[in-house]
Order: sequence, then structure tokens, then C-alpha cells
Amino acid sequence: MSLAQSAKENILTYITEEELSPGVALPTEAAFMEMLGVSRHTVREALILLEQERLIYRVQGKGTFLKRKPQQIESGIEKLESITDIIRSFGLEPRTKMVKIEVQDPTPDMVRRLDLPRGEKMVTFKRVRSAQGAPAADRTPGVDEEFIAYCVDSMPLSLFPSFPTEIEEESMFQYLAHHCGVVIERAVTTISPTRATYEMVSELGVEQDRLLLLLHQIHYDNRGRPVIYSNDYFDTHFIQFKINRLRP
Amino acid sequence: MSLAQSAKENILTYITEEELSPGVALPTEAAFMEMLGVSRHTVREALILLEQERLIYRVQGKGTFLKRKPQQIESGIEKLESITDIIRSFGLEPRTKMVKIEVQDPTPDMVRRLDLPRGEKMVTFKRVRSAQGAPAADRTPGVDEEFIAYCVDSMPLSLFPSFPTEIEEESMFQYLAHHCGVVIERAVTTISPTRATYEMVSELGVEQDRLLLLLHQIHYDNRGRPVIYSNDYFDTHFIQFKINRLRP
DNA sequence: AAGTGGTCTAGACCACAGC
DNA sequence: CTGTGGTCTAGACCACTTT
Repeated sequence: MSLAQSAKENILTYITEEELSPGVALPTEAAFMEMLGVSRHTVREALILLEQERLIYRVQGKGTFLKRKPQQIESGIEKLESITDIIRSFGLEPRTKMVKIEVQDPTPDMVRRLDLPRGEKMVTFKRVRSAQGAPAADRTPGVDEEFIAYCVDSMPLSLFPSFPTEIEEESMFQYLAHHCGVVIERAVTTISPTRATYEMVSELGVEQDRLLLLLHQIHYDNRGRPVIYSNDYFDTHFIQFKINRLRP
Repeated sequence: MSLAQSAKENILTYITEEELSPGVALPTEAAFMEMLGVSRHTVREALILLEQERLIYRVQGKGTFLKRKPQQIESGIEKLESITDIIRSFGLEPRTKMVKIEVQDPTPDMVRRLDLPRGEKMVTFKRVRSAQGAPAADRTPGVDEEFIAYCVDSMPLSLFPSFPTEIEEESMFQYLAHHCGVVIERAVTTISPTRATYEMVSELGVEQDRLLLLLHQIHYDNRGRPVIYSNDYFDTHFIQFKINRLRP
């Protein structure tokens, strides 16, 4: 951990110990230099971190101030997490069943959205995500594993050093990082309401009339390359999608 | 404009003039110091700005690299905009029809979510949002105004200096800022799929089987107070909801 | 070992707020 | 004027990658 990081922690500790009220002025940068025994640059780095976390704000010529509500904001899907982690964050135990792994030619939309070279093949993973530990009141007798999502993820075959026959990792993000050296950084998601498809009704036991949320996503890695083309169908019965929206 | 800012611009100019390909290594920080005649700190500030804009990425020990696509990222609903602005951003002309303004007791959920004091009344606005200028191919003959959303917004009556009988402003955000001194800063949104309600089918001419996206929202002002309790039902036919999701 | 980016220090001057 | 945060310089050492 860097000096600036630990300085940030120390400043946070100071705030809580002094029981500073919301809106009040913090000590000056010079004061923190002496208090923490670090240079001004390091103090400023720490303050920048706190500012980015929306805990403080700074006004040139006036000082540094504590924001009104240092309350934590529960994060929503504006934060890109694996479905595994999302399920866990709801206090459920994630399960994965691989339905199929297949190699196909990309659709024209895939070619366009992933900027694929000619002749590239796509590997498609179809998986059912479910969870144990659904709230007892909602549990169907005799079944304690609930359908959460149906995930169809496609990636260029050339990403894989060897053909993937099994995925032992819990999340696709982890698999790509471990085996392909691909670090997923962001996704552009289009969200729309859908009905369960015939395939899902017949093969997955999803109720016929159930409404699902379709998240169509293009995932980009840390080099800005489009990597994953995915369609995730969520049952919003157990998992609710929250979004934190900020005014520009 | 700071030196770092202009250094950033110069680096951008350099990238375009040299026609650097995506993924290629940029000159080192030392090279930029000499090229731009500034200190390393300033070069790094400029590179940090470019990194935050996701145009470049840096790897310790290796170098600085151009990302694959230096394209701008279209913003999605993680940015809190008024529905008016959202409709405009799709190149359509927004229309608003006020259906009803009524004063009621809050529901228990409103009391809890908005932290309402005893005896507080709620003002509820029901509005239909539509748009002219839908793509011609999708236009119903004789009708060139398309249903976009049905909005039910509730606010504490005590916010209003005088009872609102009319809203001439286009967006609720503008009305609150002008007449109530309330500046909306963020919203916590829960998104779920729904069917058109009977009321919407019979009164708004929404097709019976149409799937809608329900955005249930609590809006907070710049003092952290919960202010608006709203349910917006969107037809995703003309308006698509995009979200930019970022890895933490 | 050499070269890269990551972090930290010490010191300076500038821009803005308030007395 | 003083004190605040904002910016910039020069120099040092560290961590990681490549030769």
C-alpha cells in the first residue's frame, strides 16, 4: 500500500475520531503534512482519493470540507461485476451449469460490434446461473435451487491458447484473466424487457409467462478491445437491478 | 488552462499527426519531457488525464500504449438526465401531457423511503411523455406522435411554496430548481420488466401486450435529502437504455 | 544491467478568499 | 496583507520488464 493510501486511511480515522460534523472544514494540507509526517504532494494525493470517493470537497482559497452525508452508497450495476459476485452480494450462493460450448461463425452483428477479422470463429458458452439459499418464503417445496439467469457469452476463438472444454472458474472474467491474459474493464450494456424463450421454458424449467430482463453487452478489456458479446437473461424475482444515477 | 492540460492536447495532436495505430507504444515519459519542455510530473499529469479518458493505458516497466479505439463513449443512464433530455438525445422532439395532479397521503413505502414526517402530504404528477419525429418506417399512419413513457412522480407537498396547478417547464428537475430551490443531484433506480397496466392500455392507447421497462426511482437533492419518489414506465421501442458499466 | 512507469520529497510560484 | 488550495520543477528511489 502506498504512502498516499495509508495517509488517506489516517485522515479517515482522524475524521471519525474527531467526530467532525458534515460540512465542517478539515485541517489544512500543511496541518496534515505535520500530522502525518509526509510531504504536501502525498497529502494532496490522499485528499484527491477522498474527493474521488465523494467524502470531501475542496475550494481554492477556502479549504477542504467534509461532505454533508458521508454515507456509503450501495453500488448498482453501473459497477461491472461478474454475475457470480452479484448473486453473492444478495446473500445467495451461486451455482453454474454449463449447457453447451460451441464454435460457430460470428453473426454479422458480432463482426461489426467486435470488429472481427475475416475468418475468425466464435466460441459460445451457454450457461445457467442459479442460486441456493433463496429466501425460504419464496422457495418452491422440493426445490431449493432457483433460476437466476441464462447467459450466452461469445468470444473470438483466437483468444484461447487451447480449446476450452471446461470452465472450472466461477466467473468468465476470472477464466479470461487466468487463461487468456485478458482483463475486462468495462461493458456497454443495453437493457430491455423480454419474455422467456421457448428454449428456456422447455429446457430450463422457466415459467412460460415470466418476464425477464435482457442485458445485451459488449465487454471491453483494459486495452480497449471489444472481447465478449453476451446476452444475459435475468429473472428479477430474486435479483433486483439497482443503478446509481448521477447528475452530470 | 494548465500546463498539464495543454501538454495533454499536444500529446493528442502528436498521436493524430503520427497516425499511431491502436495498441502501439507511445514515446516514454522522458521523451515527452524533452518534446514538450516540461517536467516529468507535468507529463505524468497529462498522461493521467488521457488515461482517465480511457484513450491510453500504462504498464509499469513496459510503457504507455494507445488504446484500441480512441472513440468517445456515449453516455447511458448512469448519467441522471431528465426524460426530456433523454428523448432529445435520441433525435426526437419531446412532448408532455399532464394527466393528473393530485394530493394524497403517502404510502408506507413512501414514508420509509423519503423519511417523511407525520402528517406530510404528497403531490403526485401523472404525465404522459411522447415524441414527434419517430423514424418514418416505424410510424403509424395518421399518427406521428409516439408513446415513450408514463411518469408518476410524487413529492412532499411542503416543498412547494404554492400549490402547483400547472407545470410549464419541460422537466420536473427544472421546475423544482426554479420554484422550490431544490437541486436534484442523484437517483437510486431499480429497474424491472413489466406489462402495460390496464389504465395505460385504456387511457393511453398503449398496446396490450407491450413490454415496458419500469424505473422505480428515489431522487436525492444536493443536500442528500430524498425528494422525489417516482415510477416511470418506458416503451423501449424508440428509446433504448444504455448503461456504461465500469470494473471497480 | 538498463529502461520503463510508480511513488515520494523539497521547494517554488500562482490563483483565489478573506481580513 | 495572509492563508488557502492549484500547479509546476528538480531530483531521488522503488518496482517491474526486458535485454
